[in-house]
Amino acid sequence: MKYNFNEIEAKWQKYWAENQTFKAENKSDKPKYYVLDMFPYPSGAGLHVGHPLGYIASDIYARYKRHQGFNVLHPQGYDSFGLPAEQYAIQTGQHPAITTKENIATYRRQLDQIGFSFDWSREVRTSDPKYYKWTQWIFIQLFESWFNYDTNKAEAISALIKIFETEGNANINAACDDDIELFTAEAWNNFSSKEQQSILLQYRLTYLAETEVNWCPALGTVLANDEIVNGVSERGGHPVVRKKMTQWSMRISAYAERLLQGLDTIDWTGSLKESQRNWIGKSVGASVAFNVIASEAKQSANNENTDVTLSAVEESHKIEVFTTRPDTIFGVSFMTLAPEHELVSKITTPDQKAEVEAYIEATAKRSERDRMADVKTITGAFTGAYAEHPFTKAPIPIWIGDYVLAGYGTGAVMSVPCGDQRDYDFAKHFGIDIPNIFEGIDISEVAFADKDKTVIANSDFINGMNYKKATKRVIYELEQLGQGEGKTNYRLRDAVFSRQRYWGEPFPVYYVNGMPQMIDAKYLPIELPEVEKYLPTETGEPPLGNATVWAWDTNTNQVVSNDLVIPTERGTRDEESHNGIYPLELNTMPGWAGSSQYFNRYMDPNNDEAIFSKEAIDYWQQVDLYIGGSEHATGHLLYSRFWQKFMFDKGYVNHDEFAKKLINQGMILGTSAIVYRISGTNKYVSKGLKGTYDVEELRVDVNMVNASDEINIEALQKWQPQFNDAEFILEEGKYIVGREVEKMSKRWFNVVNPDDIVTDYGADSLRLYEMFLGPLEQYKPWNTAGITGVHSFLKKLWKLYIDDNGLKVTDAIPTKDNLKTLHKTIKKVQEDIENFSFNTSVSTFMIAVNELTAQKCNSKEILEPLLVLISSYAPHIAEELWEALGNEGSIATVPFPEFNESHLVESSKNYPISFNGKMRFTMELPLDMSKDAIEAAVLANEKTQEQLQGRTPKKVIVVPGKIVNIVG
RNA sequence: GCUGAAGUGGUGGAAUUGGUAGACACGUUGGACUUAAAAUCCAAUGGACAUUAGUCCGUGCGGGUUCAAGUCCCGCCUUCAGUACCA
Repeated sequence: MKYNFNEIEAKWQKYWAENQTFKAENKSDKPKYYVLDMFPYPSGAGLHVGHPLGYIASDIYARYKRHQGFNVLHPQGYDSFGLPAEQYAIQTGQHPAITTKENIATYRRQLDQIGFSFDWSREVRTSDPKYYKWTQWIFIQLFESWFNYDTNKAEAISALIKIFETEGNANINAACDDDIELFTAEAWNNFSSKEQQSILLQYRLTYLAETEVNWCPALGTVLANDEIVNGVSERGGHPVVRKKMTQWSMRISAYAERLLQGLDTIDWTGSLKESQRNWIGKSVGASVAFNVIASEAKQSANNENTDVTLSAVEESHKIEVFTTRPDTIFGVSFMTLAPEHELVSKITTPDQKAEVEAYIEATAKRSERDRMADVKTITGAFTGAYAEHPFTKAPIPIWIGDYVLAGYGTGAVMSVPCGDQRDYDFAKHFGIDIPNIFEGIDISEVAFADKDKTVIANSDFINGMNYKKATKRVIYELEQLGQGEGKTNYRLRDAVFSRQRYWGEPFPVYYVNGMPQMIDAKYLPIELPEVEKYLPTETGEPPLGNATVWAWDTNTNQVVSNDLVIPTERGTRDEESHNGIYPLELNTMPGWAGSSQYFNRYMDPNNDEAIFSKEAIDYWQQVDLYIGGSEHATGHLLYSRFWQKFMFDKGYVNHDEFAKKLINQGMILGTSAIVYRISGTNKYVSKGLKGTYDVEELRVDVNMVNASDEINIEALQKWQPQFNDAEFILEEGKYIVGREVEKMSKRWFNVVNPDDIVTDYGADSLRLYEMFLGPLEQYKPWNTAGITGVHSFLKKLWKLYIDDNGLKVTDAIPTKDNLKTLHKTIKKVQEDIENFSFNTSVSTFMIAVNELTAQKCNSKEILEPLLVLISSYAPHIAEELWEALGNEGSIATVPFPEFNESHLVESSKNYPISFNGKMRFTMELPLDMSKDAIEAAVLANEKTQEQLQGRTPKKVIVVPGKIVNIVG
């Protein structure tokens, strides 16, 4: 009987589906284990061989854990809202739901044929109303919450209202908008309902605010910071501009500190934690207020004969800065404001006005991209105004410069040229003073920024102090003056949550008097309305503006036709005028909304009463192992941690981190094939001969190239007509292609489809080969040619059990060698899986099969447990042989074979004998010999004596079981 | 610039954490089987000299520690990834 993988694989995939072999129960006596993959976005192109890499690894681990006796949850689903389906709809008019459904069917077929042990009864789709009902529900929960810095957690908004009613907001330490105004309890109670609502919005964890957003005109939508790469949109590479819009935001900044602290409690990769730390960007320092000197302004004002009241206004100007180096405050010789800073126009003196305005205009013209690309050129302008040093009271010139960013900190810095290179360069360029405040440091060439080596000089009350002491003292003195305080700044911004798109979750929100109202959770889901076109409306509203049935009837609590409410700007109608029917929110939620709690929904995915039951979350707790790509470091993985912490605060989940351990799988790259066309001809020259010609490189389909880089010319001619009448210059009768490793992409013709691999070699070969390619975390090129190695391993494995006469396995008593091979393999494979080095265990299997074949092993006692080891990696062949051995049912639930050390223990070992560290020969010695006895035996040996030539060795080093080194 | 990871045969990659470097696989070469090809099997395969046994050199470069270094320490170089005027 031959190894007919296609037949075997189809048979067992059917068996697993029919018997629900991998269905996980929410109740079990077994310990639980939760293995999660990042669910895919079902794109129209389907899977290529790079996609399943992480899924194969997690599947091996999940299967291993089942063998270990765990109740394993290993679900899969689809992140099925998103832009490509919507753009396809714009182009073709086909509803995104249909596109999505078709794509999911393709994905499912492709996933199924690789033989994953997913529990498909728990599948989720983010675009399914039954699922996004709960995304909407979480949104409502966030709306009804605020963040209390005193308790460091989210609390109910109703509790906040109680505090407002009894004591106002003066004592509240909350995460809220910056420009909040203080009010008393009395004032609160006298506010109108609308005023109250608008104040509460400034505290809510999701809030509506006019914010400056990243607007992408080409995509017609706003983007979050993590969706922009190098100043252009991540998707499509379109330019992005800053624009003010009223948008929903998530107050993730409230959780900045907890998101940072939490990283220490989870077993995620170092680089991933590092990117999150950078993204959160905590910096500790002080905020300092510099008073703008009025006299200068007054003087210039007098010169212009303007009203004297101006001086009073000028006097109140303060420039607030954030610094991480309060200890260098005596080194300040100028201040720099971002050109966009609001004070610029107010403090600029008439003399400087023209210059400053010209500069602002010039910088405004530069795009974000130009500004980033060109950081070397130093530009700026003097405002003519001066600020007063808080301690020395000396006047400090105020400049503007585009090296100061409006979006970070306060958009203004105190410039210390001796301690910061950018300030130094700026000062040098404009001829500003560079006072030295560091003891024994030469600053004639560069600034000195080493905190740890700092000793302060020329600085009044902090002379001689180090960084730490000086910082503390300066902050204290600033506080005494009322001109500053210790402050921690975070780079993390609140996340914009509105998208001007169709294919996303609708908000459960309607508007009364312009104020957002939540729809009661019991009426969820609010389903996405039908629209005729998926583009924004003529008036520039989001696509939902095209919906005719998109108003909320508060009498019947359902979505109704919006005939009565003409959608216009928010807040233009009053309550009475349309009988309780109000406009619904026209934006939809961003892509990350649906993926921020899906891991918890898998625990109880069909629950219509709650996002998940208490029993389910109490049983499954959190994800034990999460495998996915590192590209989600500052997106999905940060937002999910944020929502999880919120869910924890609300008492819905038991852990404030959702995944204990996370592994980033690397990417599988393509190996493109290149042919060389001699310029201006239709002649193609083989790689080895191209040296003498002037050639153009053309990429061709990699699937036509064999393991020796030889292209199949017939296939090439069939592939594209331009090769039909081409001439080929061969070397040794072959056309050899060039190779280039790059991202797998249609445009390079280097995409390899797993369907083809499965047809030609089988799913087990695919699974083994993907693991065999190299360490999981690493980026590595795919080359189909190499798959023959693992494929012939499977054939050898088959032959170990079955030959032309049928089953070879007998009840023969295993030999010592058989047992040694088996137990060595058990040990190694177990270690490998637990260390996630799946690549080396494939080698281990190959060695085991080679050894057992050489030993002519046919003992069931050896070959049966061997199958269990292999079944995590190559489940189909393992099942088939398991059945051939006469077993009933699936191998998936059979216990992992027990390792028995005694089979590995040997009585003697070949010791390497080295002289001065250089190996000379080996010597067989019993393992139970003492160190001294070994030493004596080695010295007495003939060969040793030969090497020593009569000399006495200085030292003999014996490492039991390892080596004997004679030092002489 | 900063942060992180990594440099080992023609290629992908092993190396029990300081103990015989190059496991396993691809590729290449030679051989067996075959009319032939495919498939399969066997042998060789880091380099140089010797082709009988052997010797020397070899893990990016230069030092160091050690009886012993791919592994540890110091100083460089290169590549990849992330991030970037963050005050």
